[in-house]
Amino acid sequence: MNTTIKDIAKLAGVAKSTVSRYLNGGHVSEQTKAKIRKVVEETKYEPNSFAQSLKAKKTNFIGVIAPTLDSYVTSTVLMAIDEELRKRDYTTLIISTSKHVDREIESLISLSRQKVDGIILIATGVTEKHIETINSIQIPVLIVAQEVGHVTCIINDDYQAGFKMGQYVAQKGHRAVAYIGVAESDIAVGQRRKQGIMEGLKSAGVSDVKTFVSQFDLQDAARVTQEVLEESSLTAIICATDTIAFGAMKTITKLGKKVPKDFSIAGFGGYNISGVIHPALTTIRFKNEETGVMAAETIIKLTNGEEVPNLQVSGFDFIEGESVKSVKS
Amino acid sequence: MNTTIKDIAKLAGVAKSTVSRYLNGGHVSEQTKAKIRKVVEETKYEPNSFAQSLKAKKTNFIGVIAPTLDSYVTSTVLMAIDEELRKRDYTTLIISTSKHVDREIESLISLSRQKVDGIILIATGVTEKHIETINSIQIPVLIVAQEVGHVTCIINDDYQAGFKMGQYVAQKGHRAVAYIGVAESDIAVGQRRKQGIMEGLKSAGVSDVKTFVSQFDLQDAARVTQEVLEESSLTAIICATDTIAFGAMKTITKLGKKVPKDFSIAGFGGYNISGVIHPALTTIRFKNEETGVMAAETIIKLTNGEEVPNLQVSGFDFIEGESVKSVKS
DNA sequence: TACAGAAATGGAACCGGTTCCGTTTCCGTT
DNA sequence: AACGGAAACGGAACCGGTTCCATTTCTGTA
Repeated sequence: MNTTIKDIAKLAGVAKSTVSRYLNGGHVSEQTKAKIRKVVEETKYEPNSFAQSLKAKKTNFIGVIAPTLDSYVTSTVLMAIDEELRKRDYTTLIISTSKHVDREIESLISLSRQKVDGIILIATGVTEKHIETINSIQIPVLIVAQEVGHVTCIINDDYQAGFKMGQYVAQKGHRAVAYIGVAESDIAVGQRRKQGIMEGLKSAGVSDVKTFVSQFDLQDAARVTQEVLEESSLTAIICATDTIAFGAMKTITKLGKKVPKDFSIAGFGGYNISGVIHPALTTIRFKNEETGVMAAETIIKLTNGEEVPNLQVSGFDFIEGESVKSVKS
Repeated sequence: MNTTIKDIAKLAGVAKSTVSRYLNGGHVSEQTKAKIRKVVEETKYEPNSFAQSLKAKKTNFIGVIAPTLDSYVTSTVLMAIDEELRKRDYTTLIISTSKHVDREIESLISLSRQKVDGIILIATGVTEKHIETINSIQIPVLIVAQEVGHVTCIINDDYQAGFKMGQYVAQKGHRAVAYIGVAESDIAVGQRRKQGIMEGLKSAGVSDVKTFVSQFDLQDAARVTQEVLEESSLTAIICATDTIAFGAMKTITKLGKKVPKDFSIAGFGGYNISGVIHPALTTIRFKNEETGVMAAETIIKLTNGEEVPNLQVSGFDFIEGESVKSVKS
């Protein structure tokens, strides 16, 4: 049987209210403190946090809903969130939905039953149903990685990142450029990033860009790349993610061509592994740690009813690898 | 304000005990059911699970302590655990320790205060202090990935996997083989796997193997590989993990040598990325999903006081890539 | 030395559920 | 019509804490 505050009180010969005060730093005489301390140590008493939050109306839990755990971006953000929340005495409750969108809704509801103080939703897409559920549970929700009206959001600066990359590739002298992107249902990557790239290229004089659409996985990217390579005279391929870039490199290598000699390749992500691949991939590393910290800070503010900006933008670094070469123009 | 069972009772004109019975499938007349149902729907009532578990003495939470979230192995196991636990109506509480061993101890205690029903510890090393803490909290604990006496454990079949790989490399005709391992404080990888490899090699006639020790990260592996290559006449390097293998490949490539032409390389892990690298890495893929499911099943049995074997072993697949070539003997 | 205000403490109510117990109502059986 | 058992339901206690309130005991100051 677990020891309770009542047991401690009895053993120390005081009222349980006194024990509670002792534990929470209220007014207790040194003498009494000593008695209680002794009993607490002997019994290895640990307060029941459920009972505590029942009265406190505050659980110090923050729920985080993630589409998956096995992606570099998600896990980095998750680690940063967890780290920051821990510092502030919150417990992170991570729920993975295995990319089932339905489960995001379910999780929102189940977390609300757990009475978490706030929820961070790392999103890949946000539907009407999401918004509806978010409004129906009366708990603050923060959306990460996608932008939605009337909900607090943190996003990557996909437009600027795209612009930077587009400009870079164009300035390297490439004129025949292809883009392998993802479905437009993904506002952040499918739309904003693409738009940035296009305008970045344009700003440096490249306006005719062939675009293709791939899934997020390597296999599909490798497949799509075959189509891409049918375009003649191409010198550079910009890929929406590093994984897609790896897929492209795989296909190119398989065809006996070389990066960057025959084709220049660029990606977005900055995974650790990018440095292993030879040649090192030129890419954009989003500041995932910054995003995580920001998310933790923001959700805490929200639970305290403080004002926070409706949209916050997290930065990025440009990583110059060896996968994009200069061409004479 | 949140609606409580008391509000529902008042609105429906019944006692709260009746509402509770309605919610839990007790005897309630159809007429009353209808009344309550109506109120519950209108108010979007969600029971407070803290209050429930306070009385029930069961939270249906399982805590999982992981050293990090951003490793392929950990996240795969985690996903599988989560998936399986959800199926059985448990909520997974994931805690990442960012590789701070102290925090594993802290987390064990903090989880015990949350009154989780059981704890799964994905371990990289288990100290006396761990054992002590595990014994002091009165909650079942399952250790994954390391073997410890008197505690229920699930491990990979590191010995057999190593044996298989050692045998394979030797049978490919390699006689001058080096091994890049990890510290022996890691029983599973540092000792068992190594032992398997050595005996596998020996079984096929190779008994003189130079061994080296690296950290788990790529950079250190790349550094260690430089030393390794100072050995003359080497034809194959077996690496304790895929990451180490990537580091080795990086160094080899940097020196203008080729895999597998100049050196054959093998790893352990079977990360998704292994297929991208050219040449594809010959490796062992441990059945992480199987491990996760097993872990979930086992911890549930433990919380129910059922008997479980003290040690369970999870299997692996041998993945033949292109990174180990045949040499004429 | 008297007295006000703070400190110390116990008792009881409360948080939001579940469950036990006892009473009333309903139904079927003889 | 009388009776017994099950169904239906309300009231109260309980889970393990926190907190309010009232009472007693110290303090320090006039």
